[in-house]
Amino acid sequence: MELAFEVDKGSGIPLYVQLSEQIRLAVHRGGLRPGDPLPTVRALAVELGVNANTVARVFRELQREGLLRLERGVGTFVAETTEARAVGERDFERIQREAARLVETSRAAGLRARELAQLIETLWKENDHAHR
Amino acid sequence: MELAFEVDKGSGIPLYVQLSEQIRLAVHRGGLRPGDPLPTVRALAVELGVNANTVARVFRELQREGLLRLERGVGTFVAETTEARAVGERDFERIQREAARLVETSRAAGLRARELAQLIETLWKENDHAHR
Amino acid sequence: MELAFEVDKGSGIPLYVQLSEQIRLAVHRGGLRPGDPLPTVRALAVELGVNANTVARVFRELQREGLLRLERGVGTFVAETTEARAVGERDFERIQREAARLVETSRAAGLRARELAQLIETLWKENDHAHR
Amino acid sequence: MELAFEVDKGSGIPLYVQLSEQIRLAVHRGGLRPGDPLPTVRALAVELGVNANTVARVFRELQREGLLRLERGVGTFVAETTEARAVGERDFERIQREAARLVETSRAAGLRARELAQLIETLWKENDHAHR
DNA sequence: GTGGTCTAGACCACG
DNA sequence: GTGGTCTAGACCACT
Repeated sequence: MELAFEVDKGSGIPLYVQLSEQIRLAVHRGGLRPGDPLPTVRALAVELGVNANTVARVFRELQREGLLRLERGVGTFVAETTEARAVGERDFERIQREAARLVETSRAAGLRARELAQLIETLWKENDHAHR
Repeated sequence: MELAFEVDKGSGIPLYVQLSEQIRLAVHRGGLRPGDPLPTVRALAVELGVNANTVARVFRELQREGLLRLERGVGTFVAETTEARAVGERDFERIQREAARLVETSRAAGLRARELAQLIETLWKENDHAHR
Repeated sequence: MELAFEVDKGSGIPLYVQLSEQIRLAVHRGGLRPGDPLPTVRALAVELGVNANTVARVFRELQREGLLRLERGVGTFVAETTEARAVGERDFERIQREAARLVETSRAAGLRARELAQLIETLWKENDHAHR
Repeated sequence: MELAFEVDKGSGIPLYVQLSEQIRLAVHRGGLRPGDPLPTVRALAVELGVNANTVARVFRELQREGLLRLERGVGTFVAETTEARAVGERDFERIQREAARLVETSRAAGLRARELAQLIETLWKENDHAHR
């Protein structure tokens, strides 16, 4: 798996939310490991077709969260802290396999991406309520 | 399962996007069937703790999508068109079962809801690119 | 020419505005002459697929304008006053011929009804400004 | 001819309907060409004496129709799609000439703008019914 | 009492 | 400085 961030202007969801969640996921997923470098702000901005300020904002925010480490004049890296890599690899691989199957099934049934994501969130909440 | 829409004011995702996706899902999921009435604009606004304009905006947009039918002085209903109920029930039930299992697994592994939703969207895109 | 009022829910223009303008025009056009009876409120409401209150409101308003005469227990009629029939017949027929031709031309060119009406209003205003 | 949008607060027709039809017409008329910038939301709101939300609503709707392109942080432009500029220039000029003449005739005869517009719509419908 | 339009104004996302 | 979201609240159209 390679790192290809992608952003959907027009989904109504703020660009910086989309990007920051994708980076966060990439770290937990293992595509980005502690110490790994991220693309430069400018490069990523160009790749996404987005203003550099927006990317910079995301980096700054993820630094405050402890997920990234910004080094002036050097670059941006995944932090070597507990924030990074919170989910066990074995668990994550299983989740990913299940999720991939679910995506296939849903596509075949004619569902759209955002609807499946919404279903996940809704079920999560229902599950939540049940557990209390 | 009953119909309980819910909105998260701190997620960064616009309220109207959250609500509109939940309604869209409820229709495709079968919780709302063609002809069914929705809560009134004002009632739903109160239930969600949101301004009536925001709810009205969602209803208006979903009407233009053909999913809802708004009758002034009467109320709001799920449209009796092809837009409503696009996904087969049997398919949907299977998807829902798989999704529920995935939610359980993910919770156990310490993932958060938005991360799982993001994983779904990311896998969807990768799947997308693979199919081209 | 016969009298067939028609109303477009969903055009965004209030029903009572649509209906009242159509009646006003029918009078000036000669389809409705002083003394002529109008349909009953209920009949017209059914014909238009509209609530009777809405039709009644229009009748009341046009009475205040002096265009209609309402007789309790009898019916509604075009008034025999100066309001009714303000435009000369000969002029009106010419206008109508020109307008009919314009409609044909516009349809052929792919314009839509509301756009042509809007063009009329816009040109009217420009003409207005020029005459001052 | 320059672009001067104008809105009538006492006509009973919703402001956003008036404005949106004027923009639609301006595009089809050629006064606004694909790629052309529109005034900013706030500027147009001031010019029309209307709230900025109302203008923004119109822009948003015309974007979803494919007529405009809204760029956050940049501005609003006529889209470069098939929606924009649907009517041939030659046809349109002829229509415009005929319409201008009709306006002159009608003014002279004592008709009012909205009545002529209503006549157009009525004839359109009759023509419509005849063609079926 | 339903949905709809409009306003004034605060605050946000983006370039 | 651009467009966007949201609010509180007034008033309107329609059943």
